[in-house]
Amino acid sequence: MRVISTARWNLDMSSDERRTEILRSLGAVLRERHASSLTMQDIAGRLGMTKGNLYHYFRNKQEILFQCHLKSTEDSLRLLDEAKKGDGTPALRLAMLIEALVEAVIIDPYGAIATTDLHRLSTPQRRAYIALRDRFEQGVRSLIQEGVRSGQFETSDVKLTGLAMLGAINSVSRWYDAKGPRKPAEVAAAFAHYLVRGLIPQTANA
Amino acid sequence: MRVISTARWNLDMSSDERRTEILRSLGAVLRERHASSLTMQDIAGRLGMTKGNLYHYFRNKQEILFQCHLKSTEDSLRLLDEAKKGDGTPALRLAMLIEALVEAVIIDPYGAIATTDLHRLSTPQRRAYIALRDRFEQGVRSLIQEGVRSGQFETSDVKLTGLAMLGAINSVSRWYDAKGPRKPAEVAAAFAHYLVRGLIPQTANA
DNA sequence: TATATAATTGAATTCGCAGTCAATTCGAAC
DNA sequence: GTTCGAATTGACTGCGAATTCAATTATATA
Repeated sequence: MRVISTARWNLDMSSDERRTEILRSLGAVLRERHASSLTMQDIAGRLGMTKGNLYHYFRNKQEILFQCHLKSTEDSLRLLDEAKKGDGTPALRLAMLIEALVEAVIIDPYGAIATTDLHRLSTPQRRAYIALRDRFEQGVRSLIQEGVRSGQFETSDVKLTGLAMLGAINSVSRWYDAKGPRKPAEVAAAFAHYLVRGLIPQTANA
Repeated sequence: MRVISTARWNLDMSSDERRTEILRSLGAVLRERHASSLTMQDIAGRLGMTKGNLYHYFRNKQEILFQCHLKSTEDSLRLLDEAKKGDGTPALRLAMLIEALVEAVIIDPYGAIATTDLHRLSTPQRRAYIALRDRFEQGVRSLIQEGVRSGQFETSDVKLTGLAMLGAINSVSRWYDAKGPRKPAEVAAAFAHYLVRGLIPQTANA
């Protein structure tokens, strides 16, 4: 019972690389089905393998989702790190981070699962994920804080501003359509511009 | 088999009012479980009734979700209407709209279901919902556009800016915790301030 | 080529949840 | 208090999807 698939199963891969491949493929599936309707069959079918074989690589579905949460957050942390270490004003570095995050959400939307489906994780898994996610969110805030200290940014509440920013970024996965007219970079640039500008103090105007 | 519940089943209600009550209760359930794991049992339990009884009020789960989509979008359209008819600058009216939307998301989070679970609707239902939602999103854009025309706002892309704004607003339902320190109005004000400011042209700065 | 280990399959099993339904209770009108 | 329709129950059915597993095939190594 081989499902029609866009199979592409590189044979020169270690077991670990295959695990990663499986996780990445979730993104592709998520572009079509919604996170909540993701089945093991979907995942397997997309990779040209059978359902049962997935259990050779992961204990169960929960484990797949958990790894997915971890990996996408690690990706985000990596981008955050670059933004922190980079040079340029906080505004420039924040803009770069937002662009990178938006592009990641579009190109590798497997992280989109993280915005839902938290309840499917076990308590320890959830804790582990939340710890990592908090580190990321704290990092974003500290980047904003940096701009506030330098006087380039102004905000009534760093935490809420950060949440608004990340909420906007993650929402892209819900409507972005690769067949639509907009290039990922376009979206990323527009978002970065708008979301950073919200932090810049007004010199004139009402 | 009566589930432990925070039941509160007002007896002086018409059948129609009960239907509405059921829909509203979804919001409460959604604060705990995530949309994708919403079961009929959850909904019934929360209201202190049994699963079977829900089918006295709605044909099936799909119908419940659909009505929920409609209702929350109609709520949003009502708020939009007020903002459009109100007086004051576009910035003021947009800020008021954002505040109202954020408070609605917090107090009545049953609309949160609309951000996921679109795939569960039938095609006609989905079409009907999307038409309504588009009307809402168009309205938000036209409010932004108004500010652009009057020179108070500036943005590279009205549509993308609107999407970012709404993405941020809807995301509140994913983290807001009534037991946390922040009052709904506080969150609403901070979001409105940040999200409107992103539209105001810079007179100085980099 | 022989052997061991990893990868893969497909059929069988289990499980949770949507939806059904016949039976019961409730409440209003007379 | 009798009657009737609406409201409610809880046990039951069916299905789709997760998970298991014994059997098979591929891959590497000696």
